[in-house]
Order: sequence, then C-alpha cells, then structure tokens
Amino acid sequence: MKDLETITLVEDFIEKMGMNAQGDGLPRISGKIFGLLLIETGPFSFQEISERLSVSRGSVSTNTRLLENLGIIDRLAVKGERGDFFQLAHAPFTKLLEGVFKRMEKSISTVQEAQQAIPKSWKKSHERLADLQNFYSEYLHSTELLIQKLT
Amino acid sequence: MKDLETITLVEDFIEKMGMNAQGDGLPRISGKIFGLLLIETGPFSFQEISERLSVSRGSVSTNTRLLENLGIIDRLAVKGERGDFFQLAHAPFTKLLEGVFKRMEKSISTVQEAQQAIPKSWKKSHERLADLQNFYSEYLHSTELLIQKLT
DNA sequence: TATTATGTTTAGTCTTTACTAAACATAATA
DNA sequence: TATTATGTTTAGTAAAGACTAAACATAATA
Repeated sequence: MKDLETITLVEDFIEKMGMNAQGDGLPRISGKIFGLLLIETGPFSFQEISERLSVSRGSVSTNTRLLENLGIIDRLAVKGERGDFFQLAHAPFTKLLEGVFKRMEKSISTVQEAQQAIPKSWKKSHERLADLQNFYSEYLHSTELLIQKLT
Repeated sequence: MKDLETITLVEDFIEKMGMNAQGDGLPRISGKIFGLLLIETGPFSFQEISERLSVSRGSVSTNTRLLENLGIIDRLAVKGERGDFFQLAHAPFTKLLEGVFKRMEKSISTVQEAQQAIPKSWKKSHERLADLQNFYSEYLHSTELLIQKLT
C-alpha cells in the first residue's frame, strides 16, 4: 500500500508545504499540518499530528488554532475519542481570499487618507496615488470575482 | 506650501507604508522608501533618502536595490550630480504581479508532483489535491487577466 | 474523589532578519 | 596624484518570531 518511495514523496510534499508557508509569512509547522491534512486522509488526532510531524504539543496547539482561524482546517470531535481531531475544511481557499480582501481594503484606505490630506497643488503626487489606488481597486475587484467563481 | 499639518500627514503616510511592507514580509524601510517616492515628487538622491528617513546609507543601499529588483523604483543619473537618484518606476504594479505569478507557478508544480507521485488508490487525497490545483489555476488565471488589464 | 488524558499558556532558547556603524572599493574632483 | 564623495559590504547588535519543555487548567475516567 505505502511503499518506501511513496512514503518519502509524501514526506517531501509535507516539507515543501512547510517551506511554502514560510514563504508566505506563516509558521513552517502550519504549512506542514496543512500538507499532512491535504495528502493523507483524516481526520487526524491532535496527538497523531504531533507524533507524525515530530513537533511539540504546544506547536500543534498554536498552529492548529492559527489554521482554524484562517478557515483552512476544522476541529472535530470523534465519537468514542477523547481528544480533538482535525481535517481540511470544505473549500478553504475562499476563506483565505477573504483575508486577502480585507488586508487590501486597509491599504486602500491608507492611500485614500493620504489623497485627501495632501494639498491639491501636488499634482504629481495625486497622480501617483491615483495609480496606486487604481491598482488596488482592480486587484480587489479581481479577487472578488475569483471568490465568486470559487464559491 | 507645506504647512505643519501636511507634513505630519506625509510622515504618517510614510510610516504606514513602512508597516504595510512589513505585513507583506518586506523590510520596513523598503516600504518607507516606496511611500516617500509615492507621496513626494522625485527624483530623490541617495543621500536625501537617507537623511529624510533617518536611516543609514547601508539600509538605503540594500533597500533601494531590493525595490529596484522588484521593479518598483528606478535608479537614475542626474546631469551635473554625482550620486544616484531614484524615482518610482512606471507602472510598477504589473511587475509586482509578475512576481506573484511566478511564486504561484512554483506552488502548482509542487502539487502536481505530489499528484503524480501518490498511488491512484488514494482517491480522497487526489480529490483534495485537485481542489487545491484548481484554486491555484484560477488564481493564476485571474492574476494573468489583471496583468493584462493593467498593462 | 483521585488519577489520567488533553489542550493551552508561559518561560526560555534558538534562529532569522533588519538595521547601524565602520571598513572598504571605486569614481569624481581638485 | 591626493582627496573627497559615493555606494557596497561586512561585522556586530538588537528585535522578532518560531519552537520546545514544562507548568498549568480542565475535563474525562476510574
């Protein structure tokens, strides 16, 4: 069922997902948990995750909560079992995009405030800020469409 | 021309752009330089940037080069002046998006490798990976359209 | 109720990274 | 050529963040 080659490929994938997360500014372990729940079929118990990835319970606690808040994984109870279990959330990516959306809205208002604040005579500044504003708006719109498409 | 209120607003904006960059995983100073070149009209000399933002020449060197590589700012020569000057690049945002695009392509191939590697019998795994793949593809496509629109 | 299992929180360590100051290399000026 | 201006590189410092181990709180079991 699981030959040696498959095992190392799975481990590789998990490691890569860890590095990937790190590239996105998230803790490596959160990416590894994401990878594990992606490539193997759960639900996984809290302890299994800890053992399988060789990380402390503290890290599992912190990072499962992080992924939970991002809407990427769900925490479940399993009948007859004591501890928490986890599995990939349904359509988790839309939720991620909504996070992107919110951060972008914040950037937009920063630029808007500046636009309202600086004197009208600063023509060039207004032009540049308008360009940035336009970029953000288009990005926001594009993200919105994407969310719709994926929902 | 520049009343006190305007000055503090400009400084605020620059600080916010710094924090913003930090949120995106970039050095704070790179964001402040970006902010300065956005809100005030350049070109600015190397030294001006250093003085204006109260940061070392080393930091200016590192971060201008970073922004240059990202395609956000241009380094120029100014007639009769010795040092380097900088100003905002033309349509810098498209270049940023191209960076996003490339990183996403990398993620896609990670998932693809995993898909090819795991046994066909792992139905659920394949489903989940296909979902992720689909998400990436749509995101990629959406980014592509955005780049076209902004070009 | 006492004990055990479980997840969270905290204190401390380690790693990474941003930043500065100073040494350095190079090109312009005198 | 000697001096000065300029940008890069390097060595060292400081701060941030991820992680672990252990203390802790709570809920389940015996």
